[in-house]
Amino acid sequence: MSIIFSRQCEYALQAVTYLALKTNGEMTSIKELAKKLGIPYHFLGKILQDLTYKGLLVSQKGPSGGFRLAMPAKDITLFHVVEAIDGVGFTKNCVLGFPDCSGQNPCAVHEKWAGLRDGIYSMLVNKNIAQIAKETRKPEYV
Amino acid sequence: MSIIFSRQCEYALQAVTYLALKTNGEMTSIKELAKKLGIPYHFLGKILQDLTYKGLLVSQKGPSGGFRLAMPAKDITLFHVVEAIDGVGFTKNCVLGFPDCSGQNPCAVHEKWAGLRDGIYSMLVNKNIAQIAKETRKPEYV
DNA sequence: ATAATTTAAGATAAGAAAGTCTGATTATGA
DNA sequence: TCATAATCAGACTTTCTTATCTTAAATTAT
Repeated sequence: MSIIFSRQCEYALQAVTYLALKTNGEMTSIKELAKKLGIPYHFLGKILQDLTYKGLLVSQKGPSGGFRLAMPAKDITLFHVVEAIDGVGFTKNCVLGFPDCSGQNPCAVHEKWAGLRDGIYSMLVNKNIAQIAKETRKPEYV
Repeated sequence: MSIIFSRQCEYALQAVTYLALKTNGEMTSIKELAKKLGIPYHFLGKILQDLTYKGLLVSQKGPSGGFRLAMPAKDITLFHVVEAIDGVGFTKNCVLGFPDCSGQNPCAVHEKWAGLRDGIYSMLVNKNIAQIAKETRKPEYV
């Protein structure tokens, strides 16, 4: 199975997008996120914990606690989230897996892939979560 | 970890490329492939078996047996190999994992990703194994 | 025929990713 | 203060991928 981002990463993107739809400093619980997004509760908890550790979210314990974005949604790009969860390996390795593919010794699609890779990179960097939230508003989210 | 193709798929691409460097109908053993390419012997065996089942390779048992391409290298594209091993899920699913992302209800990068996805697709379709073998000839292969 | 060599096939193990469960910790509000 | 509600933390289970091992089947060459 070919994949681009791990499932954790997809969940993270969905959760961060959901949080961006919440105005002011309102906290959102794992329970609400898990329910509305259809993501396993405890698994999501781990991911949010991770995003908090990485500085993208802020958490608060206790009643009426939960998570919120650590900064304005427009300052968080897709790339920030992907980088936090999956890392940036896709920008480095040969897409065909040839072990000694490099600039000196390029595989047959080296240049072609470099262009596509840069396209993916700029897609991630140039799209912030505020845009994602605005343009991806889904019925269940309201 | 973000990845594009599975390790099996990468191994398959490397093996098929190696086989394309063999002229005429010569058979190549798993042993040689595994050794030259640095791929675990038995694991590679399974993959070659799979590629044979899918019709990309032909196998022969017994002494001086092994595998060879089932057709001219120029008739096998990267896409054929990827399709055989990993399937073509990457052409269908939302790159951000939004469950109900579609043409009617697109996510914020839906169009952007469609372009990049098509770029990856045409990269795979427009590059055949003969080209890969020619342009990716590596020292150890000779 | 027989021994040697090779793929075929299935069981099993090791590792990573995904998902679950339980209890501890922290904060709120009655 | 105290019950409650929430995250935090760790162990555990399950599932998938990767890798290994062993035996069977087929083919070749002697």
